[in-house]
Amino acid sequence: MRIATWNVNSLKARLPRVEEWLGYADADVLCLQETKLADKNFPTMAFSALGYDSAPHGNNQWNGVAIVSRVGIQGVTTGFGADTVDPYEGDARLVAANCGGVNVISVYVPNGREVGTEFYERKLVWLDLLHDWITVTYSPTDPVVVLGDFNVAPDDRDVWSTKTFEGSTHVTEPERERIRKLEEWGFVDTFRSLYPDDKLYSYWDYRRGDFHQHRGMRIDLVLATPAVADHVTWSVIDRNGRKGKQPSDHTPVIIDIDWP
DNA sequence: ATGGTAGCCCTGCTA
Repeated sequence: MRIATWNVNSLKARLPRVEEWLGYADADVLCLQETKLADKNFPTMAFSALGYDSAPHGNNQWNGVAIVSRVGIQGVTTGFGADTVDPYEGDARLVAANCGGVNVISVYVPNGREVGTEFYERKLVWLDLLHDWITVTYSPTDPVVVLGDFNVAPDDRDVWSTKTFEGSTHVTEPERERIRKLEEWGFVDTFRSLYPDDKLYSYWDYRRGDFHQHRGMRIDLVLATPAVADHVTWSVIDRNGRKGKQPSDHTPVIIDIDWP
């Protein structure tokens, strides 16, 4: 089974690229972030024409997530549930479903803007709530994959220049601590686990020609519990998603699992 | 050089 994640920075603007990508990437499950579409505008028909069922979660022209799957989508849920006060209430940043026996969670973690702002503080709370929601919803022995745009580079290997990002969001210790807490519960960073030394990125700022200068960050993560991670046969960051005309500023991250 | 680009609609704000 092939599972992927891609922050598309507007699915409306990126649909031709996503269709093209599905045509060659052969993904069974694709998690999307920054769809920037209300559910009523989600291109369900375009995906069903390619053989995929859709589970979109979007409120308006901002943020928005989705799962599309050709191995089934069952038990779709959105957000942290009615009993939780989401510090980014009104945004659409989490959708979960069971796809072919794997519990898949597509997340778009808040950016946080600047360290010291309320947006940054709320990002940390959001990450705490993600941890809490996962730990009450699943067991570490379940097959679970939480994947998407985490807006956190887990450690210094994951940024092109530590000096450039010093004091910025995405690299602060409190943010990284939240990722480690997810790993302590049971998640494996599947890409890093396979490639301990690779300085490869999933996001490049549109400005300054950052992509072509290899000035990026690895902030799009595929975290899997051992029930899944132990079956990973291959993982890649597909740089093709960032090449050519009208690319997103993120590129897809993929895992293959040997799955029954 | 505190720059630069892309996408949203609100030609400013968010990333």
